[in-house]
Amino acid sequence: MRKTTRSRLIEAALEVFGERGYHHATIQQIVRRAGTNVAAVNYHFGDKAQFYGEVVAHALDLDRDAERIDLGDEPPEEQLRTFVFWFLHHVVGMHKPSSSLEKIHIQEMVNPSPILDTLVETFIRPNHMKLRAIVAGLLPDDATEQDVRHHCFSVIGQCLHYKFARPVMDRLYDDIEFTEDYVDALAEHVTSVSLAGMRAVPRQRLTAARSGRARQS
Amino acid sequence: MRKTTRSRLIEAALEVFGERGYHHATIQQIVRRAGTNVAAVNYHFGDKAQFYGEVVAHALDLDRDAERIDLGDEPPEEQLRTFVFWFLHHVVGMHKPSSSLEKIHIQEMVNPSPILDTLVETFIRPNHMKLRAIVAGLLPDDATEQDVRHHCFSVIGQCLHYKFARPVMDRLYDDIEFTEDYVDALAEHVTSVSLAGMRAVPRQRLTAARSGRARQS
DNA sequence: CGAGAGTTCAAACGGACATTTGAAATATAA
DNA sequence: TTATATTTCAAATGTCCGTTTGAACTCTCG
Repeated sequence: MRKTTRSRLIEAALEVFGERGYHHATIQQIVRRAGTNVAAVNYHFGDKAQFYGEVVAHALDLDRDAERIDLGDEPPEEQLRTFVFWFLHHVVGMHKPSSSLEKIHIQEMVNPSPILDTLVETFIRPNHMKLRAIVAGLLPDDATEQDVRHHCFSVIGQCLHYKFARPVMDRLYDDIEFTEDYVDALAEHVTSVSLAGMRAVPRQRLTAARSGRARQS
Repeated sequence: MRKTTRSRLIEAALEVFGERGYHHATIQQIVRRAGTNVAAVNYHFGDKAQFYGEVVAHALDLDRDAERIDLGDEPPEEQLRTFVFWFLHHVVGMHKPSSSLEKIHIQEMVNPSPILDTLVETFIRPNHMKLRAIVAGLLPDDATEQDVRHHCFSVIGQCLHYKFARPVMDRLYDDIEFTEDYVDALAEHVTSVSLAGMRAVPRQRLTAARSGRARQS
């Protein structure tokens, strides 16, 4: 049986919203790709916002069924490596068609829509907590909450940069190609920097974090 | 003497384009803030695209006259620290009104307009080269071109994350406040992770590094 | 079959926005 | 002052969207 208009709409919207983001995606583009017309969206989903909501919900469902990263009981260093490889490949890698949710995740970071709240709770926070556990295992026992957070953000920040800064990177260097091997190398680099950074955290904190460096005037 | 309509337009546009980005900024918003009407933009600048071009050019001019970071002849560790503090404060700090250009820089990374080319050449590449020099001084002499780039990207990526991911961070943790002191602490963290990461690069590379050199000689 | 619900479609509507227009206001020059 | 050029303004125009409408089409079931 031919797929329903509704499901074709959702699939097309997943792609288009992932590529252009909620605001820049037009209903025209979606229905063209789905082989139907604009009124179908209104009929099936009400309006654009509700449509987007259902599309994201569907993507979250797909993700729930998809393969989970298995960190196993490896030493935390290896767990971090696994996590970074997984994250980088899903974020900047184009080899996987399964990353529609990641694309929407990125789009939502860039210009948030009301859906970001549920996206954080359902998708981002669980992944963040997984990373937190790994990082906490790598830091000294007496590491502060701030330390844990900041090292998490360092890991994620390094990875996401290869997504966000690509327009700039392509202009800075004309020989960058994001082959699968290159993404592997990037992942190894990020892992190594992050591990070194965490090992550098002193075990004994005698003084509260010093700060207040002279600011450039 | 009263400021000219033209200069009031440029100043207002600098703010609005910085806040909303080229696409989301409307001429209405700009002229309202400048205290004039929509036709003035067309009269003085032709259309929105040319207008934006002149606004960015003006911002670049302002920046050229603004204070430069002076890295002096400190040891490279301190130079990196200075650079990171400067970058983080200008990117995520709200205390400086002078960061309109940084705001536009960020906006252009998110959704590039044709102006990004000149922005990279005039603003981003010089700063990147400054960072490159510092990083190169911190890495072993036989570090590869890839190493230098990736460590630069690690530094910048960690910093920019606190800009891009803020909508998410605010939802993950409700107690984050970007006070000046907190940005100081972040800068210290990023510096420490980056330094540790670079020190971890092995001096002896047995495998020859293949692939490209920087485009810029 | 054939009535009614469910579904699709082309066309129209209305709002937001960039852009244009033509006239009024203001400055400049003679 | 008068004449000419420059600058400002309110209103109109055209385009792109999201949304609505009403009619046609299809499917189900008595």
